[in-house]
Amino acid sequence: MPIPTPNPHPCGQCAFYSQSVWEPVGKSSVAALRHRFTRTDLPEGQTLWKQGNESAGVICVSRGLIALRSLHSDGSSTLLRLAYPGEIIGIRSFLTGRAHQTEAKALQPSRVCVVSQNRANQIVQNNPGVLSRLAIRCINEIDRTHERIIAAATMSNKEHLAALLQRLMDAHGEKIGDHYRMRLPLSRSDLADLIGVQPETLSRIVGRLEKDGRFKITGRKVVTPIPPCA
Amino acid sequence: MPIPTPNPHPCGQCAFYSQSVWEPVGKSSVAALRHRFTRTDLPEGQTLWKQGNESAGVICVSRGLIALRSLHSDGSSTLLRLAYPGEIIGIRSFLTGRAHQTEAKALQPSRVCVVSQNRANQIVQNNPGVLSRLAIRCINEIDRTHERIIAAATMSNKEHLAALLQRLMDAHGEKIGDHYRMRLPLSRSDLADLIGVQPETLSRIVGRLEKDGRFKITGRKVVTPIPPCA
DNA sequence: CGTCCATTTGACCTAATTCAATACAGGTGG
DNA sequence: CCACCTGTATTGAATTAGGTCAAATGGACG
Repeated sequence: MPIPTPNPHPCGQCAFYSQSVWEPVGKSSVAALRHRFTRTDLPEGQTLWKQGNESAGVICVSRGLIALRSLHSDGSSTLLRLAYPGEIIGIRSFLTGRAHQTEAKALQPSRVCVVSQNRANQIVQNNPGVLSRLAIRCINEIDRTHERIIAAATMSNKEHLAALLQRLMDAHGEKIGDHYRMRLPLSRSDLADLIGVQPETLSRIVGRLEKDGRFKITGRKVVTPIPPCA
Repeated sequence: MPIPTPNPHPCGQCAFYSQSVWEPVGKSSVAALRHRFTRTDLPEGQTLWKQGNESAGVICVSRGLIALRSLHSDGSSTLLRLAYPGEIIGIRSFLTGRAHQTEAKALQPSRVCVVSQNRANQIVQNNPGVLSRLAIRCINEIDRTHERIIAAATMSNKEHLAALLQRLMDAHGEKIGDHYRMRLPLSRSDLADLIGVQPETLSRIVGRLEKDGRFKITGRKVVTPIPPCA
């Protein structure tokens, strides 16, 4: 029988292990990593941190979907990012030591893996490979926001919404016969935020997409009659 | 008389030295840093790199103003960032090894300091402090783009343009008696890009701001009659 | 079967887009 | 120094899209 590894890597069983920011952690630090590595399950709607909170460390989404929102002084808010499994959140506060500039909330039942602030700092200092992966994650976020700015500048809101729904369908949909179906993980206001219009306007754009036969949307049930690249 | 330092830090005389990404480079690597460190002066309008080019290394703006634009397949383009002295550009291509996703062009006579790709990679590997500063620069870019997305969502285009002009005035303006004056470093289309409208619309918004007496704009000459926080 | 909240609809108004025409600024060469 | 030329910027008019506020609908849930 195989001898059990005494200090298995805490991310070893994760589907995203090979891309994990902690993958480069050497044998000598794995024990330290395990020591303050916690998995937490979040019910839908649970807030992971609030705007203004101190960093809890490096947080990796393992399951589900996390929304990152910026709250404004007038009470409104803007959805800035959807974080999917394998992605890191809270990285800005971790690296700068600033308070969180967004709030994080689970849009679906989710699981996150947290490495606490102090411990993560130690490990990053002893494992340069980790920092270099964290930098790549930052660049991914820059890429995402640049794409969003470009999309806002070049696409009509209708195209923009269609593209967004298609992306969501790719991530959350399942094929049923000759069409795709999903439960929308977002409210109408969140959808409106993502394309940069008011909720009422979003409602009308949805109507236009339905009239074109590209999507059928009732409540949170969304159906696309034809596979995208048919 | 003082003994001349044999290997002075190439950024030692720079006004931004203490914040330089190369500041943490230890004595042993300073020689390597000097070896492929070049300063280049760019006339206004000169292109530093084109979209699709390979990374030339880590580039720091020393003087002037660099515009980073994304070119789209339909021939249009979007101004994504203005890079001021002390800022790093081309960091995404450097860290990922990808081709540039933007083009960089000098909007004013400028000077940049370049550390070539291979050399920079070596130095980063031997000086973890450098990577950590590069990561902070990435976070700065994330902050800037987030602010832009939030500004687009929360401000009217008129407020948005007023805020932009004010920022430009802070950076480029000089006080003349009871008003500020600057030569606008951007074309009308670039201004339009930055607030996300068509050039014709920008023209009309400028008209509205002038009617309110907040700015006086003729060609590239801009004047604000009253200091901002009077 | 109500109640409450999210969403949709309607009506009205304001702002932005589009396309075409005109005006202007900055540079060139006589 | 001025007239001209060229690309940039402004203006106009017509159209469309989006914002706003109020009212109605609909769904989820107790």
